[in-house]
Amino acid sequence: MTEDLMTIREMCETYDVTPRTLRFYEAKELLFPIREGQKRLFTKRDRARLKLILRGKRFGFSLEEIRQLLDLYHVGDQQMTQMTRTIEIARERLGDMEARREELTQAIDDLKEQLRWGEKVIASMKNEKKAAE
Amino acid sequence: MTEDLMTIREMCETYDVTPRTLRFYEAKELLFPIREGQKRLFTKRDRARLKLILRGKRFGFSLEEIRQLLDLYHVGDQQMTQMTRTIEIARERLGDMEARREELTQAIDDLKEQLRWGEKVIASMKNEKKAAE
DNA sequence: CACGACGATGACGTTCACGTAATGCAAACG
DNA sequence: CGTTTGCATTACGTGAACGTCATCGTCGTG
Repeated sequence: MTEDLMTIREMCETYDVTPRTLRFYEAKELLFPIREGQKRLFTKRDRARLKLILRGKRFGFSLEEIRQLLDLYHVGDQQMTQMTRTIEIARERLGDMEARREELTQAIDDLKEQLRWGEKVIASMKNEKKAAE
Repeated sequence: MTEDLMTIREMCETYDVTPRTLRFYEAKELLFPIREGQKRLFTKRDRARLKLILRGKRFGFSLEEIRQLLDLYHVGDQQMTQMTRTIEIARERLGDMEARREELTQAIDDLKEQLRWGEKVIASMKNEKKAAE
């Protein structure tokens, strides 16, 4: 079962990444698996972080940017000395992401329009063909 | 004025990129500036494409993926031999992008919730301080 | 006409995000 | 008990996306 701890292999199969990737993320301080002897054991927290990492990557964030975002998501783990500052940063990020979504919506609408145009062309091609018969 | 043709320098200032980048995009067949002697002159079409390139990059698309998307946006420039196939690809892309937006919306909501939690903590900290006075 | 600004063309360098051996240890298995 | 299996570390390699440097051609201007 998932006793809250997963080996590197289990992680790889679950999230479709290579061992190299997980070790690399640890080296970059994005993940913090515990050690049983030499072996890495990944916790629930590591899995949550990995999901966010993979999501971040799909939106073109660099690993360094993702690391900073992860810190925002896990402030609860630490003292909240600079909580206020953290919240400021989070607000900025939120603004960025909402702007991004706007842009994405625009791109989607553009592509949709392009598609409609393309379908119109196809339709007219069919008509021509029919007329030629 | 903008006589529909811009030099490499004007392009750089307008879109905040380096000459190297524009030449690189040309080498990768993302842009097709015309030549006056040796010098490149960028057309309206190049500018439209560049905008899409920069937008694509902000969403983590590779230049190769962007090149394929650009072809979708500019099918009109060419013969439409494989128009039907092109439309299929466009539909897939559209699906991807809509899924992406869904995911982004989820990420935004997560961050918002995190923010509300943070603000609550801040508030309770203020209360504690007041109670201690 | 010398000269500096602008642009072109190589060619090599760099950063990021891993891939890919080569080698070693340690538990598990036949 | 030897061997396979799983994971570890170390180190060098790689593709993408440019940066940087050297060198060269060509205008326009004082």
